[in-house]
Amino acid sequence: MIADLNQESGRAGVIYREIKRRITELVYKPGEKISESRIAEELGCGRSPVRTAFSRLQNEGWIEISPQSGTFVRGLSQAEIDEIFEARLLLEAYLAGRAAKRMNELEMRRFRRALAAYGKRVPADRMDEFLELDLQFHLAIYKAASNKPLADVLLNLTDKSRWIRLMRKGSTTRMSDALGEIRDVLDALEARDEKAAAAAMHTHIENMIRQSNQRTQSPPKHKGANAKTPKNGRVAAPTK
Amino acid sequence: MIADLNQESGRAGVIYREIKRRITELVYKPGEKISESRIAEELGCGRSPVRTAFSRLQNEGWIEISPQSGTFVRGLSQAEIDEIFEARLLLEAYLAGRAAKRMNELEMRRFRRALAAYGKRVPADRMDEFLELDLQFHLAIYKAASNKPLADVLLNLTDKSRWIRLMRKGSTTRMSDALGEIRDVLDALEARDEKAAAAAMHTHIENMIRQSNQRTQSPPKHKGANAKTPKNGRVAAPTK
DNA sequence: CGACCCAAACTAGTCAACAAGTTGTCTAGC
DNA sequence: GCTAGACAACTTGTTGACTAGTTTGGGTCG
Repeated sequence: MIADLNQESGRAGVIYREIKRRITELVYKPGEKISESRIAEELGCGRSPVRTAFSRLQNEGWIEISPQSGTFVRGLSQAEIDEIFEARLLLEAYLAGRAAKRMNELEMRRFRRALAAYGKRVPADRMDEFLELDLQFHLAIYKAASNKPLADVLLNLTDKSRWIRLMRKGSTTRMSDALGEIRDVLDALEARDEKAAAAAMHTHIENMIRQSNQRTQSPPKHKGANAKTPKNGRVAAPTK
Repeated sequence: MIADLNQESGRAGVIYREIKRRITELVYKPGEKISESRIAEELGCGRSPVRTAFSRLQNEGWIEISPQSGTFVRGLSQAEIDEIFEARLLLEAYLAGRAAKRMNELEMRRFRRALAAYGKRVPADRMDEFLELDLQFHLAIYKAASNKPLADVLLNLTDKSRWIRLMRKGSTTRMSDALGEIRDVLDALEARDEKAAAAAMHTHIENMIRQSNQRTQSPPKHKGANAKTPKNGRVAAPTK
């Protein structure tokens, strides 16, 4: 029920996903003008389904519709990107904590097994595969935390994050660090340790943000599952 | 820019606000079937603007559209209500903390003055007026915190909260308590005390939830601006 | 009397044509 | 050469007709 929003059936749903795919994969670039009629013709349908899809894409902040003028792919200012990351930091950590009390054993074992398939590092040829696993892990946490309003906004924010990563052509060299961080989160989940799960996830997102902002000069932090309790505020203090 | 979503111009925007008003004021009751064509006829327009409005209302969780069958006003299960309140608890407290560092002096003075107009208690004949002030105060905090993704979801959640209050015909006897709590929040904002603001808002929302759940047998808690630092988790421990 | 079936009414989805507005270009005039 | 104005192309907004599917109520058969 949580992630069903994307599964909207019908022609309009298909078109929504296709346009969103083209935006997130930079087929349509930020600032580019896209037209209802052109896309309708391209996809072989009338303007109505395209309009429906546009309306939803606008609600979700992917495009901007200027009446009688045109529809444009939105770009994100640095301030907006900061807001997205700040929101993820808060929500991911919170939901991870909630999930610690609720995720079922079977699912946790599934991720434990999937993570075991990687050694200490993520091979270069399996990075896309790992990114997909990472995404699935986050989605599983949203589902387990069972808070639809928060999960919905996070689904949008993860899509935006992926978009940002692609736009910045971010290097994927951080994968192996992320692998360890995810294992920390899973450790905490398995231990049913709410605070540790939130703290580990906070660290994971924080490092993701740091890499996205390309401040690679400062090495990523790493905390074990026994890390300090998370501050409610911004940035967890370094462990030592 | 933040609250502009409701100001969408054009016929579709007007219709959106009208239908939403009818839902939140219980003209259309949960479970009731509403039809595009009937509303279009009623409001003297074609089905398209109504469709646009419906689409958005569905995205925001007010209605449910069943293809080729009908459109129904959504009801909220107790689980969904709990999720909404949980989300508000997290987000309101967080944004209040952020606002403590950012809200401008002028706005704070404006609310200080407006609150001073009330004494120790809210007169029975000014309850609606006070509810509006309370709403404006929350909106000002969202704006000051300047995080659009979080503010957007909170705007929806406050609407839902008001809806819930109306559906439960909740008594408004708590107004005077709320008055004190809001003053605590404002105190913390003026002191630029992030943690105190978050804690005071947390208490405010928590008491609002308690009243909405009609567990009126346990007296509402009250903490001053010097309250303990907020836990990241669920419910702040009683002061003593 | 009850269960089943079928048809009529109603629903949202789609489409093509039209309306209203904006934008960019091209030309006439200075 | 440059500016002002009109025009043409293109945009989304709106409309009503049509489609495909569901629901519902009445009628018939067992």
